[in-house]
Amino acid sequence: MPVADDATILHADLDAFYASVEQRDDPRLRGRPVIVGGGVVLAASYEAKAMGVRTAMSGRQALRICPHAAVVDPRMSAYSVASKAVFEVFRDTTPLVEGLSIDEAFLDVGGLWRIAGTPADIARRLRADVLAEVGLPITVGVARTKFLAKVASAVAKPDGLLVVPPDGELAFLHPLPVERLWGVGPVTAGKLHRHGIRTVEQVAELDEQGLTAMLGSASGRHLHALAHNRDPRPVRTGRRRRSIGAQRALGRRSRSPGELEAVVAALVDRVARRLRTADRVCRTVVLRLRFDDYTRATRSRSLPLATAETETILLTARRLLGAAMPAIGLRGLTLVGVALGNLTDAAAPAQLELPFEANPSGSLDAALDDLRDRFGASSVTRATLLGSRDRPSVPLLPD
DNA sequence: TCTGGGGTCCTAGGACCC
DNA sequence: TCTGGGGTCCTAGGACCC
Repeated sequence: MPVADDATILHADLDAFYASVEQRDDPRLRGRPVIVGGGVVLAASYEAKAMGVRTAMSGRQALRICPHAAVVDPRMSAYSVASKAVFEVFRDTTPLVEGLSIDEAFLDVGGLWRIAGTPADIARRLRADVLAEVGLPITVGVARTKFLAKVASAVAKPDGLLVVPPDGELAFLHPLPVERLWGVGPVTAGKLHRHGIRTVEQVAELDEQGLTAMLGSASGRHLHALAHNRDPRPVRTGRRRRSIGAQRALGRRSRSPGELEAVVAALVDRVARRLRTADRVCRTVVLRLRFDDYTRATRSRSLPLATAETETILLTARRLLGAAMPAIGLRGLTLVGVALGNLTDAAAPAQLELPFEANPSGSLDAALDDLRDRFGASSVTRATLLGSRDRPSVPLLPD
């Protein structure tokens, strides 16, 4: 019988995703180093990675160390189609799927033991199904927690499967370098290194106060928990996107205000379309800027009412750009972006009736918060606890 | 390693309200 | 009139992830 401490979380991660799709669709690319993207490397096949090519490396640099690589333009729509097909295989395996990005997801297979075999069996079959149905290699890590499953898949790459048994977790975790911890990037790793800390085991030897003093409250607590193998986060289905954005690199050439406005207008058009396609509205418009010294700045404005209209968003973005022009000044602008935040569903119903179990622990407020999250706080103008034959209705929001 | 395009979450100060 | 504690929202920046 599966019990709560079984290793039942899968982290499934497609290998060199964009490059693998290109190799799948063009047999001439198979077995060869492949680089997707020209200016910078968006993805590299394992043959290219073996030569030292890395994601986000400049194209020129990549070709210098790997001169025989095939360079192909990205085909985003092909990757999107492939991703959807893979996620269908995921959902055929279990309904408990939490997508992390276009090419990776967590799957909770607890409870499938009777009908589908052990988690290791399920993982093996998942890999075979993805290869057979979509034609792509995928690596799966299996463990008791999300964090360990993700580390396991990273260790098992490429085209691998690794199960971390519950009684072997610390033996697996402690020797790893701190960079393997989720949330440790160059800055945090640098801080830890300056204190002589290089392995997860060394992090685990620190108390939480020491760690939070070093890294800040949230980061310190997070790392303390991970190093002690505490990760209670469940696999969550149905997570919604919280922002939508688009950006454009401008190169080194300086641009006139008119050119800048045209770029912003094109970006707004793109994000507003995506917003409407997703049936959502935004309340915050963010203008992102990057300068030639790679410093960044953002300017944002929150609107009184949520919208998906290109006109309204464009007007706001233009004002932000105008207000930012003095700050931009003589510094070369190398990137401009527009992001829409505070997203909510566009189709807020005029009236919504929810089943509700009344209890004294404040869950009325929780129900209201849930409504505000779904439709936006300003959309929830009236709430009533409906009565029954022997209990009157009670208005919850005055006015 | 000189840099794309898409995201998430956290921090911190100030305004404002009770 | 001064002072306190607690909360939310907005804005800007920063670290991190794929």
